[in-house]
Amino acid sequence: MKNESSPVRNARRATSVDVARAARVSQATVSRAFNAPHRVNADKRERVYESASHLGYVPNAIGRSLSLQSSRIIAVMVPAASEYYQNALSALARQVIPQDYQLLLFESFATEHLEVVLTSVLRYHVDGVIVASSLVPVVEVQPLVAQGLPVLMFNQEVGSGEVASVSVDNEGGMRLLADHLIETGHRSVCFVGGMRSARTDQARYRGACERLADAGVACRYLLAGDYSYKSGLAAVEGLAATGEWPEAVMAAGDAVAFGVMDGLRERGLSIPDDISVTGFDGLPQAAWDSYRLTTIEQPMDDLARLGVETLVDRMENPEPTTVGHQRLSGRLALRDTVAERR
Amino acid sequence: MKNESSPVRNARRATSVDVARAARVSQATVSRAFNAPHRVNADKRERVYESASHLGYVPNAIGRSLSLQSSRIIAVMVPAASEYYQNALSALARQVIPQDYQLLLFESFATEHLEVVLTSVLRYHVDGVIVASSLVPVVEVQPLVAQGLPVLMFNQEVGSGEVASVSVDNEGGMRLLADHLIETGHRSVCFVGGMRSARTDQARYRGACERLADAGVACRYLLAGDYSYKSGLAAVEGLAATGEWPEAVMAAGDAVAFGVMDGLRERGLSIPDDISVTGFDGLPQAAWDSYRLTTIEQPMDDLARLGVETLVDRMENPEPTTVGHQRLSGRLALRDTVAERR
DNA sequence: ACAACCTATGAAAGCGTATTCATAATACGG
DNA sequence: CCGTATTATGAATACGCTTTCATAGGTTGT
Repeated sequence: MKNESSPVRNARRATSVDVARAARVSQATVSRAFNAPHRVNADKRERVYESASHLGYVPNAIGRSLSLQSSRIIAVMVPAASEYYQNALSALARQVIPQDYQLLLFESFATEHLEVVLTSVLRYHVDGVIVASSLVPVVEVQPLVAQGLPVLMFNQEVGSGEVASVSVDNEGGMRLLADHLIETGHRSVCFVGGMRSARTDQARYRGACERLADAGVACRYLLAGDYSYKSGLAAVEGLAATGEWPEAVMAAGDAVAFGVMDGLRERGLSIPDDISVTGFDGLPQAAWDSYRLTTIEQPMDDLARLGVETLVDRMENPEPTTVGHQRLSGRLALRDTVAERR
Repeated sequence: MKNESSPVRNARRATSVDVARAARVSQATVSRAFNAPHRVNADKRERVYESASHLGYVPNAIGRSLSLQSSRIIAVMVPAASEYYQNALSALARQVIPQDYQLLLFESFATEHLEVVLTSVLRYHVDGVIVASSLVPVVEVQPLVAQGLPVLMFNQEVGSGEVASVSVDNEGGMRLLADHLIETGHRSVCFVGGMRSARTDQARYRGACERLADAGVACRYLLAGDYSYKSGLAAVEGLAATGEWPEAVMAAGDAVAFGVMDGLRERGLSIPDDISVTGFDGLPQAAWDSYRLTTIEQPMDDLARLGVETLVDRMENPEPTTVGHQRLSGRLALRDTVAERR
């Protein structure tokens, strides 16, 4: 019983023509047997299936793509190293399965190579493209749009137009956090941003400032440099250099917040007793007991689902239904890094 | 100046035939101009390039694949949620670029669907497959091997045969950690495993046991359930239930170790003063100040490079040079979670 | 000056599939 | 029982590309 139904080893992969010959039907019938079974007689259909499984035949998606002028592949451009985007990628991958598409991966880590990457995307004749990054400006992807490729910007707002986009409500989320800090009586805040060029950064800062200003709470801006733990850690230096600690630090992202927390603790400060800290994103680690970070949780699965659905809609319909940017609210996760100041 | 070199919008993508017509040469010459420039006269070549860029022509990889019988695509199967495999995926993606291959993503999160996933892989006629998982047994990928597809198991040892594999030296790494615990005078250890079915788990436990037994150190085995933070946290319950704490906990993976650390701290125990903890993998968080975990760092980039090179070698050469399993040593990262017991 | 060789190029075939078009066979209505 | 509508099927074609094969033109050697 050790002999599985394994077909001849190393032989050329079986094609529909091989199956046709074995089943004594035409190649067209084989194709129909797989794509429109009801359009072929039961007996022949069975013969086809039998020959197919005997030969280990699996339809060739490449031939299919060429013929159909559609590859059922979606290109996804993500920065390599970011925790957030790794999670996003996972979520996207899961959402794409039920729609019967596959993801072709492109690293967009170096913006300098972007041109090369875009050409590569074009080469593979994907049906659509997901750009998961808040650093790639929308004009950069014009070459794709110009070729009639549906594009989705994930985690970046686009001011309408031909490019679809989904993101969490950055401004609104930050407002929630700011309100919380105000309610708990904080009188001075430092916002630690990631990168100035990131669109999300601007929106988050805006959201924070707006509410804090209304409440008459001082809000400084400190640039960490990027969205990493390391930057957060280093930002504490900058914070210390100013001579006086704020009552709360609002980090532009969870990873930065973790760094800030560890940096503050290293200097003997207690969180939240001495300083409150908030994050943004809702990374898994935010729920870990060492941090228990109060933050905004991005509805990653919903974002991914909405994004994929929007993109697929644009791919399959000449006149897509959804337009403009789609924004989902984040959830305020109240944990243990914000104290009452009375 | 707002008019970029954008070709006609929404029109059918230009093909080599279009370029040929525009440049007044044959389609074959266009193909040669791109793939073997020296085989076509300078003047015509220039004409081709000019027409191509004017029409926004990018060679169609699908047509190319069909003709060449090679897609220059590598399928990679990864479990969605694991931090470790997300990092592995990043590393693989980076290593694949210089070889001019692309990664097609397949989620192997549910082993039940494996059959479906494999068929899907087969369908796309990829040139090779990377299975990044220690849970997928090698016999499961036989269908791929049977079709003559080069397969690489990433992070799993395969007992030679047609399937290539690379992994860190699990047993050796764990021996390093065990030796370190012995040298620092620990007299009782509890190994917290992830999943019994994971091949890596067995090797790691073996490595630990072996050395500890030689040194006469007691070593218990406790099963966490999987390789997550949550499992580590929960494992502390099991640990507590036994009535007495071991002097050291060796976790089968960093994520588990983080959970264990947080669980122990929650019970008022101090690390490493009361209990030492070790991990395995070298996740980024292991270097974070809240953990500073003594662990084995997997040489992720080297593993990815070696893996990709091995796979590419098998894809491009009928008689591949490398055989059997390839094992790389991990680096012992000594941090602050192991104390001297004197 | 002529044979022997290169080089550049185009025509055509082939890669695996889906689909149109034509045809044969069957069912149906009166 | 005949004409029409319907269904099942195969032959042929298109998808975009690479590559072989044939050929025309040019170069070299004697």
